[in-house]
Amino acid sequence: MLPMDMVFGYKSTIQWYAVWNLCLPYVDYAMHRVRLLRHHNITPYIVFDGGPLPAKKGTESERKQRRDENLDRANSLAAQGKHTQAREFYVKCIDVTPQMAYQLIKALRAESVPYVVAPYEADAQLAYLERIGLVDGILTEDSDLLVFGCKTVLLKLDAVEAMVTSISRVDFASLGATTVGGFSLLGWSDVQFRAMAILSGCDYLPSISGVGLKTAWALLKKHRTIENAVRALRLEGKKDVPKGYLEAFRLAENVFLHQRVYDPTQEQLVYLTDVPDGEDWDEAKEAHVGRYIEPSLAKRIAEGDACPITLLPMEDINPTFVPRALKPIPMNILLSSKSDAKGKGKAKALFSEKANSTGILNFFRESAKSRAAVTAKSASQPVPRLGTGSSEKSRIVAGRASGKRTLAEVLDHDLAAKRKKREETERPATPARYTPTDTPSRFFGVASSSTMKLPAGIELERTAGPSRPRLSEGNKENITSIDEDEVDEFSCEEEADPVMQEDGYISPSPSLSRFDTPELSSPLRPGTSSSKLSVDDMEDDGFGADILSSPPSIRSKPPAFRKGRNTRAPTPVDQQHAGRVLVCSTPTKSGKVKTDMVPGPDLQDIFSDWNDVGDHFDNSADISVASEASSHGPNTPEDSRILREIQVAEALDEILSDDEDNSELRARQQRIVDGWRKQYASRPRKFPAYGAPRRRETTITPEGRQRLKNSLAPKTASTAKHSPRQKPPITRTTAFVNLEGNPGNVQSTRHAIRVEGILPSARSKLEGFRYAAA
DNA sequence: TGTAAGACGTCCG
DNA sequence: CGTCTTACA
Repeated sequence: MLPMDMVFGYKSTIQWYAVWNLCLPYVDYAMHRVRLLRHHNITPYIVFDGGPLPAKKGTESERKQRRDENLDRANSLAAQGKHTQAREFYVKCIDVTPQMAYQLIKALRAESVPYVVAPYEADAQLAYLERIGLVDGILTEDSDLLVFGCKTVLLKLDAVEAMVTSISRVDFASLGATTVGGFSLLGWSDVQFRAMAILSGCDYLPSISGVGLKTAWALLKKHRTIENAVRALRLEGKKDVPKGYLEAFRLAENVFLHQRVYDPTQEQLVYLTDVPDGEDWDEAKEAHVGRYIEPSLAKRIAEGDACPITLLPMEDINPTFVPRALKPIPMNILLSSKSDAKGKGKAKALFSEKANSTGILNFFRESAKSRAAVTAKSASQPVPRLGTGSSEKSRIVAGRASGKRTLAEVLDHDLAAKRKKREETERPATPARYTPTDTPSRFFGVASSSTMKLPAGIELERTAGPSRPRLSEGNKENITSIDEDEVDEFSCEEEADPVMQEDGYISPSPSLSRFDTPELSSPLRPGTSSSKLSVDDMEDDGFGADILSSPPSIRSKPPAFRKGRNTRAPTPVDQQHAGRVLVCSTPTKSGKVKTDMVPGPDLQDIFSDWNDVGDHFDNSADISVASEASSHGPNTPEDSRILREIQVAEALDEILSDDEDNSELRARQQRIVDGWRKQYASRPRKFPAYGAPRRRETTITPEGRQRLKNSLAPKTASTAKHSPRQKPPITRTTAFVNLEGNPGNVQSTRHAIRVEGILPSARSKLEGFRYAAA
């Protein structure tokens, strides 16, 4: 159904969610999305943040300080018995460690999901992966990716509204051409674009006071180069340009350009973009882009076997958590009325049995009941939202096996364990002292200790590192996620096997019993099966800095390995129920929705569209402006690097099954959706200032423009019935460049994509997209 | 008009 | 972290 495998880079940002859910559920959370993506034959390529980058030191020490403060406040509040208030500050001081991320890595391995731990920043790593063609695009919540030169960036996969905002450089020109408000990037080189981003403030360089995105944009537009812009600023004298700003700017620029990343094909560190031969390269620059790490260690870091911060062997803080490779059971069961589970393991068998006996559609209802029952025992209210709960009843049940505890208590305990662990492992000679929040993790974008120096090679500045996990505490994570009721209900014989979550949710990544050998697979190693891919293959136009415009020549022919062991073959059930994603209508400027919509390309084609349009948009009337900009634009080297365009934003529409049998469920889901809409989407919708978004109706392939092949695609009965009942797609303005919290002014649109032909239960899967571990 | 700073929500299948 | 609001220049 969806024959092509797509690989999307996915920056793992568990962030607070890991804390919120405590411990291992965050693994399930992430795997949930992974499974969902894979269900749509999109292979997520998870990218983790790695070690600290000196360039971010300012930002990170700031964050660390905030965390310290929050910990202090939390402790003092807790000491006063004000646990509710203390909780809020505990949350703010929690750090996600590489060791926690490693738990997710274990799950990824078990399901053969490609991943890589960036030596330094995931952003740069993602950009590199896309650049060399290991991924086709990037799903992220971060917008810095564009500055790194990513071509296809998907933001805000919003499953609740079933929307996704896509920003790709393919859209730049068309956006610029039509933008009202004078915010056009038409004709901009990526050098300028990057300069604008840095000038307006980024992680590596704070902005000149009083200079935001708009000013930066205006300056760059007028003066073209950063030197000119800064000179003009200084001349004007209204803004205080710090001394040495230009030098600092160059360093920051280097981080975007030449940051060290890991090349999975070469199994070594490389520069995101090669440093030009002529450029003098001193120690300061070297430190800024991240130091070289010898290949064997770099590989171990990339694969999760070594901590990217300490460079020591990765500590498994929870050895009993052993994710098992699963066929996509929950998905399949939910999608079909008969189980497709033919794997091994009791949990699975039980699951299937249950699914068969009570019906798939009842499963969630049953779970919901269980959950309600469990919750009711300890709290008379629904689980409160974190950080806002002030009621004394605002308790979060952490689990029953170890007694119900509040979040604050668990966090407290967790912190204590962390502290203890750190003290254990800290060598007396180590100069730095570590507080519990001093964990210099840069995973998931969390700050690291400012006292840490970046180790060069294997030389370690510090030795704080993994310690032997203590079983009692190591197990806690699992224990807290066990619910005995659920275990009983499902007749799980292995009580220690935490298949069930507290809410009755069956973990997609159930732990194994100790005697069950997990199937562990290595992370993706493309080099072994793909033809040689090296940086040498990439375009070098002498302006290596301009990664934005490197042609997707490699990408258009994805390496063969992607079809291999890293991508599971679609099961019959998958194929039967594979989501058909269709482009829905385009809102007009007046907010009306065309009703004569034609089904657009399915997800696959949209994605391939995104991939290829950059080189073939000349055939598309929609982006003829872009075409012009690119093919007939100025001929200076810089201008030839025009950010050609941004891909038209796409979005998912509601997934509504028309299955007669599911009308009740559908209605229920509709109510849920409406509720969400009311709660989260009630703001007035603004349409993009630059006019009615255009809808791409064609699939553009390397061969050129295609017919609307998907509109002619065979329709299932349910698909055919769909068209009349589409919801108006929601369009809203969306920040595009968002550097350091400055709301971007560039707008993008959201188009609607309908996902048809899958059961409503699958829709809930889609909802997991929103905060995808990206 | 734009920037800076602060509050708030994210998740809850 | 992103978004939104508000105050301030």
